Amino acid sequence: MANIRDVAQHAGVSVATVSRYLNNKGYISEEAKRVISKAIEELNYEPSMIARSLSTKQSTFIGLIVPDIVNPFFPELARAIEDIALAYGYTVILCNSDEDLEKEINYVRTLQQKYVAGFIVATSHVEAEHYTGLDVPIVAIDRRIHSSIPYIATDNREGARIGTEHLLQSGCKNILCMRGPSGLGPADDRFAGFNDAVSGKDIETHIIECPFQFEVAETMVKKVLQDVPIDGIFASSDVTAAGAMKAAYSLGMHVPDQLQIVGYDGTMLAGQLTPGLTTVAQDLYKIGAMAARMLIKLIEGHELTEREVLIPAELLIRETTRSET
Amino acid sequence: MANIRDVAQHAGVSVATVSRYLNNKGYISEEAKRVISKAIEELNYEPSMIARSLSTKQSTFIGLIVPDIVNPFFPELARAIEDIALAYGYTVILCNSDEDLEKEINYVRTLQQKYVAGFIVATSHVEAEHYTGLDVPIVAIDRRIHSSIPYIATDNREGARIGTEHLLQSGCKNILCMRGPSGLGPADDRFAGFNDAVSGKDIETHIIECPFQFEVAETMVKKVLQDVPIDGIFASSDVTAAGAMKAAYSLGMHVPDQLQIVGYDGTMLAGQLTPGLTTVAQDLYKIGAMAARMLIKLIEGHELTEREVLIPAELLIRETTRSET
DNA sequence: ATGAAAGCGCTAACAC
DNA sequence: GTGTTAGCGCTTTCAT
Repeated sequence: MANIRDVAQHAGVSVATVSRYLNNKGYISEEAKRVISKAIEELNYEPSMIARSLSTKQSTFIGLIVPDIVNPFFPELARAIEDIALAYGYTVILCNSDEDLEKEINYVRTLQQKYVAGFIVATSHVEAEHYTGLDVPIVAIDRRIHSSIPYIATDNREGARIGTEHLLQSGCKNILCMRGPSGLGPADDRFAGFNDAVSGKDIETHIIECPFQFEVAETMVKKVLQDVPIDGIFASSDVTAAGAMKAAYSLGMHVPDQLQIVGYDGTMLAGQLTPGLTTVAQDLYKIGAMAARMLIKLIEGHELTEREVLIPAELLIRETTRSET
Repeated sequence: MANIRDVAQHAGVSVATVSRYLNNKGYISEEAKRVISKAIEELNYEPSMIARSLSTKQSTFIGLIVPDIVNPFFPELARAIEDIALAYGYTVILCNSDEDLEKEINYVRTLQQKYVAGFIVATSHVEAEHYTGLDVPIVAIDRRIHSSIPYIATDNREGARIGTEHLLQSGCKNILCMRGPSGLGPADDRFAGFNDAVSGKDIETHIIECPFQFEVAETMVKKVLQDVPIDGIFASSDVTAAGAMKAAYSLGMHVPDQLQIVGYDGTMLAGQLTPGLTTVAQDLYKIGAMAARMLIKLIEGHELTEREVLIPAELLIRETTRSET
């Protein structure tokens, strides 16, 4: 493959001129432009990003650290990030941390060696020091890492409030709240939103703490449904809502006639269930896109206008609730 | 950040020795090892992969090109690839092609500039030349690109045959086959498998060609269900099977009592539907892992023992069929 | 067993 | 406006 020197030679100019041409920097005559562009064409020249990176100490790689890309929550985020990155000439490196601190640290180290320009991180370790000390920018999505790190996520508290409110308006009096793991930022926020909605109202509430796993959700809910009269469920995720639906089905409870369910996330799954799951949709794409834009701004040395942004959630009413609007 | 020269100086040796130490190449005294390792420790030195790449013209990046990571089919593949890559010291770059040739070519070019070591490609453009001419290794997954390019996928034909067979054994006599887009390798193979199973048998079959989209599947199936008596559906994907389930539901047809359904893929979705979807599961993780191993072998200059591998599919019997075993 | 030095392909002063 | 040249951090002959 041709290199910059070949191009220079072929065009009868110096490498510096070619470099200027490539980077649109400094003055350069029309004639030179013409002849260089021709040489590039003829030689089928592609500049080496590696060499450029070595020289500039910059790169166009963005490290994306997620717990597990298989979790339906992340692909859309990744997709958005990738789209924006592409538009700005960046390239995204996918890292699955499995919530494992060890792996995460390892990734950060490896990618630093490879000169990543920055990180987008969806994780939540208390060990924030591992990120705060980095010399490349970071932005956190979904979960807050540290006050010094820009953060972008759904307004989970408000989203959960809206979802719960919908259950209330649909006539539920005995509500089961399937809250997510306590200690996990978004899960806590959603639980707070649930409480915002029900507090002071004349309704029975039951709380269970349930990991974001289908089977676990199914068994836990089945048990509750057998023990207590429940006419509405607020699940903290679509996956757990799906588990609840299955539990109801196996108990012969009709959804939404006897039991109404609201999920959270707005993943594809929600729309593909039967009946269609009413859910509080996060604008995952927007979160990802914003995170990518923020990171790129940071990478390119700009200031951020806001270091913390909350994207509103949107209630998607489908068939697991009886909207009485 | 310290560089190799700092380490050399600190250790009182030359950079060449440090380099040898780093790469376990050439002779190096125990004493030197000791002193270098100490210096590395103290300086918190991390070798620059960029510089190394520039020098060796090799890299540890693997480009993964998929149509859309949001399609539930791909995350698991990506996950497996990433796991293996990590184990071998490689790093994966995520690229969404949207089946868009333009974008794909663009990616390949960009990544070449960045010195990717190889590509794993899940796509199917007839324009195979864009790949055959590359100077880095490639392996194709899911869809065949060109006879010269190693290929790894599920044995779709046999998988579809098994799935259809299950419908037959479960007593279906009027089967609807929702085949995928014709011309698409895996879709064609699955259709062939369906035919393998039904040909010569005394049953009615109806064929529709249906893209891998939920809504489209739902409407198409609904129409068919209203027009013709159907007691079994073989869908070419879980997503379309989910659409079929919804269609049945809206028509008040009970699954599996009046209508049995078999999906294909074995994605999470299948297990999270109610009732649980019987499906022909692809071992996506295995495909991804194998692809990654093959690519790395190729990158590292080894020969491949087989250039084409078909992974068997496995029937996952759940609740949308009445197994009469 | 180790060191000196010439690249790898590009950028960025600095000089002309 | 353009060219010269010294790096960027590492690998790798070739001496010693």
